[in-house]
Amino acid sequence: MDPNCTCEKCELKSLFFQSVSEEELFNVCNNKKENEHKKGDLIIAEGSVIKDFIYLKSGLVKLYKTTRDHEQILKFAGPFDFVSILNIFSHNKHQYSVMALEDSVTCHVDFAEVRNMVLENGVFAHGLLQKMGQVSDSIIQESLQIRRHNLKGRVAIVLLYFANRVYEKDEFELPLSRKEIAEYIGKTTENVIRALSDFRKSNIIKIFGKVIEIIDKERLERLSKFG
Amino acid sequence: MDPNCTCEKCELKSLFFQSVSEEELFNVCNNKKENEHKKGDLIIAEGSVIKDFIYLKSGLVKLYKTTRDHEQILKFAGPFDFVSILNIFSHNKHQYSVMALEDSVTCHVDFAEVRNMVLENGVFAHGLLQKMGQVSDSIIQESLQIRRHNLKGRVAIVLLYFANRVYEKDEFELPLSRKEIAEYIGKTTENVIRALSDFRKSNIIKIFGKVIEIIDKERLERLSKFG
DNA sequence: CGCGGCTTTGATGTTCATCAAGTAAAGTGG
DNA sequence: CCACTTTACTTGATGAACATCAAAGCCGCG
Repeated sequence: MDPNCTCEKCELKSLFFQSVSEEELFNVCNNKKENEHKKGDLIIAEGSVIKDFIYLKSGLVKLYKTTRDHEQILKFAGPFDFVSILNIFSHNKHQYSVMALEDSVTCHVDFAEVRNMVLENGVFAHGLLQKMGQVSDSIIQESLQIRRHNLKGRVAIVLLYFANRVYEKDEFELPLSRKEIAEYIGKTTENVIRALSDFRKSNIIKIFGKVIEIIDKERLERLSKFG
Repeated sequence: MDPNCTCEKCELKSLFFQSVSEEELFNVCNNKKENEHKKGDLIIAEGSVIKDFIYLKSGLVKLYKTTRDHEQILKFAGPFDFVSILNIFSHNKHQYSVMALEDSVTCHVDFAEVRNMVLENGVFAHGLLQKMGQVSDSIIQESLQIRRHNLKGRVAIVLLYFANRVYEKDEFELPLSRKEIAEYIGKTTENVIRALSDFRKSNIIKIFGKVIEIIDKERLERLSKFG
């Protein structure tokens, strides 16, 4: 094993574990590319040709789709997420764009190599099927959840998502603009701001620009369930 | 090959084609079960344990999720659709219910057998990855499309979907109640009815109970794009 | 034949989008 | 580094879209 290869330590390996031989891993490792992206960088452009299997090593990104006049955000993805997994076997072009919300590092493995591994390694293929099911299910379930709620409920869901799932703290800096929250929950920017102001006036949260502090989490959770 | 086995002629075979050996197909064929379902029958209950890989041979079904007070329809599926594919590798329980909207026939293959084929047959696994990507993408894209439109636009999309994609005729019997349309597009039953009445008054469609005749398809298409 | 669910229409109120206008923050070029 | 421009944020006012409530007719089914 090449001592310069860091794939041994990569989280990606957990997906490959028990399935990819040393030889295969070595091959992947020597042909992979790691890219660094600054906050705001476009990582994948919708409509571009799929060449690589792309994995997010660190950071935070948004998956979104651009239509005539505005953008719709599908999902936020963090480490361990296979950003391109949904389309890679069924389309030759990316169906969604991916942009870095925080400085991020992606790992790119040539798609042909991944396909070969699928064809030759059933355990690996099975792992991909599992992962793909998880990703698609999370998008679908979140979308249905959002749809069931009104403005305040939707904003509450977003705040709790970042507090609980991303930062695991009740005070955090929102990696999103108000506009991006709106694009995720399907409401207007103004009304997202109004909901946040409302939460502030009701002493549910404190707002310092992009920094949010959740004061009354119980109430926010009630809103996220019944609002 | 068992002469009683009809799998040779099954559309499922196209997925397996070039990949499943005669022996494997014979095995699948002898262990498969075919079920007939009347319109309105529950085929899969959300939360039930996944035992089979389920394929819709004929008919029409809805995939939906039940929440405290109402249902949300995810997708309508017809022949060639793998109704359980999204969850089968990532969950042990069904995440969505499936109900027959028309008399339908499903084919059930034991999941353990499908998994074995994935593990041992890379081409088969690759085919599943492709299919799964298509299914998840269709749900996501449709959901985003619906979200971009107002009431009338959404109803127009549904009518055109059944006219163009399901029945391939401009006069057809809606397999859905008004309530189900509402559950799919995320509006109330009353407003779905109002949109339909509006289309009728504007001479875009004719309504005979469940039977819809599209008179002015161009206008309906404009609504489905810009409404 | 009567009950319950589906359909339809109308009236009313709520939620939210849009428009407008101003402030704050962040990027840009001299 | 500062003036300048642009983009993000915020609040208010208004109207449109839509949910809710109510009532009545229709249909299928036990």
